Amino acid sequence: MEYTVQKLARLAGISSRTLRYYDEIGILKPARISSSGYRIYAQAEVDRLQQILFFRELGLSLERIKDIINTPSFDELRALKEHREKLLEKRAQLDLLIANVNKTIAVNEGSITMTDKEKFAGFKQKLIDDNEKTYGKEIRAKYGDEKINQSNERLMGMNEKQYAKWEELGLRVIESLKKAVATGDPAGELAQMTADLHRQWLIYTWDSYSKEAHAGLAQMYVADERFAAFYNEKQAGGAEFLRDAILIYTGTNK
Amino acid sequence: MEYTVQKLARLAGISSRTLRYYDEIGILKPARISSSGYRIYAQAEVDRLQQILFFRELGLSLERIKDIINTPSFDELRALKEHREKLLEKRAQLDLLIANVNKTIAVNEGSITMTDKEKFAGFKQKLIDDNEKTYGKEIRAKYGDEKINQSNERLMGMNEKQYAKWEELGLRVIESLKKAVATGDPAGELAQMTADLHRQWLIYTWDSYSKEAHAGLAQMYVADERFAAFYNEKQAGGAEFLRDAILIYTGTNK
DNA sequence: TATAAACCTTTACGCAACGTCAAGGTCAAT
DNA sequence: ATTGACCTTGACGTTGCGTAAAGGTTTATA
Repeated sequence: MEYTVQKLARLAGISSRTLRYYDEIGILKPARISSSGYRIYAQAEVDRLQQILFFRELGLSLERIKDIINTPSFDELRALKEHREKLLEKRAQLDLLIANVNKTIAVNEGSITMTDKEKFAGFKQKLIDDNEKTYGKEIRAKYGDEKINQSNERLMGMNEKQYAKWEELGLRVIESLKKAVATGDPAGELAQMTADLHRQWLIYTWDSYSKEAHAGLAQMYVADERFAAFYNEKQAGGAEFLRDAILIYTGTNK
Repeated sequence: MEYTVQKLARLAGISSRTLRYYDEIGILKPARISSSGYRIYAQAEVDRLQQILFFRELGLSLERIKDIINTPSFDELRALKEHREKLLEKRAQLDLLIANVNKTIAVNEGSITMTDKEKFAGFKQKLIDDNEKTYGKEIRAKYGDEKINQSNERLMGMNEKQYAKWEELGLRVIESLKKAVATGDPAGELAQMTADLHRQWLIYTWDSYSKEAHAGLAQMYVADERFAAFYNEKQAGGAEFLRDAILIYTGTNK
C-alpha cells in the first residue's frame, strides 16, 4: 500500500503540512518521489510515523524523537525520565500560577460581592474595626488619633475598584518580598522595589506620607509580634527583612 | 528619578531587550527620548512596568495585559477567570501526559530489571505460564498445540529490547483503541490503524500471520469473557469494537 | 585630553512546530 | 477539454524575547 501526503495525513490524523515539515527536518522522508515530484510513502514510513506520533503524544520534542528512532542504542529510558522531570517541573510551576491566579480572583471577587452597597459598607466597617483592634493602639500611641481616623476615613471613601487595587497591591508586596528575601540584600534593587511597593500600598490609606512614619511602621513590624507573625508567615524572616529594606529606602538607617 | 533602559531593566530584573520589545509592541513606551536617542523612563513607567510584570507572572499574554492596563473598563475578572480555565486545561493535559510517560517508563523499567538473566528468564517463563493458563486452552483448541508452542518459543527468544518494544506496542494498541472507539466507526481510518497495530503486536509472538487466525482471535476477544474484560476495562465496548475493526481489516466480515 | 569601557541605538535572524496563503504543475473523472 | 481535487516549493506569521552586528554616546580614568 502506497500513500500520497494527504492520504497518509488523513490516516494518521495530522495535516499534510506536518508531513512536509517532517520531510524537511529529516525525521520522516518518503519512500520515494514519483516522476511528477509527489511524495510517496510505504508501509515502513507508516510504521515510523506511528512511532513518531507516539512519542510526540508523550510531549517529546521532534529533535528528541529523532534521536530515539534514529539511534538504536539511544537510552530511551533515560530520555523519558529526564522528560518526566521536565513535565513535573512544568506542573509545579503551573500549580503555582493557578494558585496565584486564584488568589487574585478571590481578591477581585471580594470587590464584586461588595458591589452590594450594604455589604460593602459593612465589610469595610468590619475591616476598620479589625484594623483598630489589632493595630489601633500602636499606631495611635505613635502617631496619635488623628492619623488613624484619617486612615479609616480614607478606607471608607474607597470604591470597590480602588479597594480591589489596594488588596492586589498588598499581594504584590508579599510576592515581591519573597523574591527580595531570596536575594538576601535589603539594599538591593528588588528589596528597594518592595519597599516602594509598600509605600504605594500605604498611601492608599494614609493621606500624608512621611519617611519617618514609614520607617516607624517598619520598626513596628519587627517589634510587634502580630505584625511580625503576618509577614513571617508569608516568608521566613520577612518582617525583619522588610524593616531593613524600608529603613534603607527611607534613608533613616544612618 | 529617571532611568535608561538598562537601569530600569536591572531594577525590575528583566533584560533591556525586553524593554525595547515592550516599546516596540506599544505596551510600555518611555516617558521621553533624550537628544541622543536614548529611551528615558520616569516613575509612571516604573509603576506601569510593575503592573505588566505582575500580570505576566500570572501567565497572561502581553496582548491580554495590554488590554487590561489600557482599558480601565476592561473586565479584568473575566479575563482572569478565562485565563484560569486555560491553565486548568493545560494542567489536565499535563497530568495525562505524565501518566502516559509514567506508564511507558514502567514498561521500560520492567525490561531493565530483566537485564539480570535469571530474572529475565524467570519472568518470561512466568508470563508464558500465565499465558498458557489463561488463554492456552482456547488457542490450543482453535489452532492446535503447534502454534502456542511456537509462540512461547518466540517469547523465550526475545531479548529485553524486543520485549520492551512488544509491551510498548501493546500499550499503543490500547491508546489507539480508545481514540478509535470515540469515532464510533470500526471501518474508519483510526480503527483500521488500530487493527494494524494489533497485527504488529501479534506477529511478535506468532511466527506466521494469517488473516484467518487474526480474525479468529478477534472473535475470541468477545466470546471469552476474560479477553473481553481485559479490553473493556481499558475502554467500554473496547472488545467488540476491536473485533469489528479486525474483521474489517482482515476482510473476513463479508 | 585621549582613550577605553560601558552604555545606547536600529536592524535582523533564530527559536518550535507547524498554519496559511500564493503561484503554478498534475491527476482523475466527467 | 475542462473541472476539481490534489500535488509542489517558497515564504511569511505565530510568541517573547536572545543574540549578534554595526555603529553612535556617555562616563571614567590615565
